[in-house]
Amino acid sequence: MDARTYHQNKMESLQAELESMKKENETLRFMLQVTSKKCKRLEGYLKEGSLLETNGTQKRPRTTFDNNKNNNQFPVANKTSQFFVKTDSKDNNNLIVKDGYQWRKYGQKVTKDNPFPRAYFRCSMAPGCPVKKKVQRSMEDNSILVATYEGQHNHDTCCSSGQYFSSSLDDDHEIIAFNKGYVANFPPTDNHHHDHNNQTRSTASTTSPSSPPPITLDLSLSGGSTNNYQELNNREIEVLADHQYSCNNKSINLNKKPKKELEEYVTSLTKDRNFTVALAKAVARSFNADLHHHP
DNA sequence: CGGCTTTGACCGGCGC
DNA sequence: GCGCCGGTCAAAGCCG
Repeated sequence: MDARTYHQNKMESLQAELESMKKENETLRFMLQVTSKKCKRLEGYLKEGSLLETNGTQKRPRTTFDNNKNNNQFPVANKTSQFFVKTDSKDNNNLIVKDGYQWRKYGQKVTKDNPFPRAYFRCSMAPGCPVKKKVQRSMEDNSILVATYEGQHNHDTCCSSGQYFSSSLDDDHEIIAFNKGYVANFPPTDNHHHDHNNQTRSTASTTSPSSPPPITLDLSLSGGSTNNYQELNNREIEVLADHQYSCNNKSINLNKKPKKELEEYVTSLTKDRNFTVALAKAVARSFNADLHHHP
């Protein structure tokens, strides 16, 4: 094989790789769009909740722990955040969640619907801090601690609890999900397959000491070229994001599917944690291979 | 000795 | 009104 053929082949393979990466980039960009849309919607719900609370005419909304009869309502106007923390601890009485704050335990109770005791904590980092925390082991999987935070800290910390979680958890603790501003189903049976949970898991896992270094992807909108996802209006994105599409039809031919089906397929892919993990690995491999070939 | 945990008692909301 | 239940209080004990 002469040098010219070799270089031509190499260029073709690189072009193919570039095309593949462009596609991956578009998929990731779409995921980002869907995520930010959901985030805005949640912020809207939170603002509504704040207005309701300041009116003073409403009763305090019941939380997940208040009564499970309400737990299918979404969203509920309160300032609760719920974290599901995986712990390897064998000690079922250990209800300590290391989240970077200092907590003072003021009570423990065994509740009706869960044989594991629930511990009540108050933030002791600043005097008069109104934040409370409840920690209880999940009934379905007792290796999971469910931590519910109520209120907002009245003192400065380096970051919000969710972010702090991701940077301060030790090897025994790993966030597998978190819900902010609304009441989620409890206990979570395999909740980490849901998209918003995946976001948190990935956040936590990228900062884990044992995980590979974070991959930086160019998610900026590429000028000039249009794509199907950019043409979607917000409502379409919402509909797509909310649509529970089966993840089992991954072998369809993308080129022959109508646009709508293609969009639904992409949405289903973006909801699939296995897909996103595999995608991230593939991108990382591409970068590594590229670096290896072109040091 | 101060700060924290433990734990039984108490309180208030809710349903019947 | 009564009982149930979740949330909180507070005294006692523990620990560094």
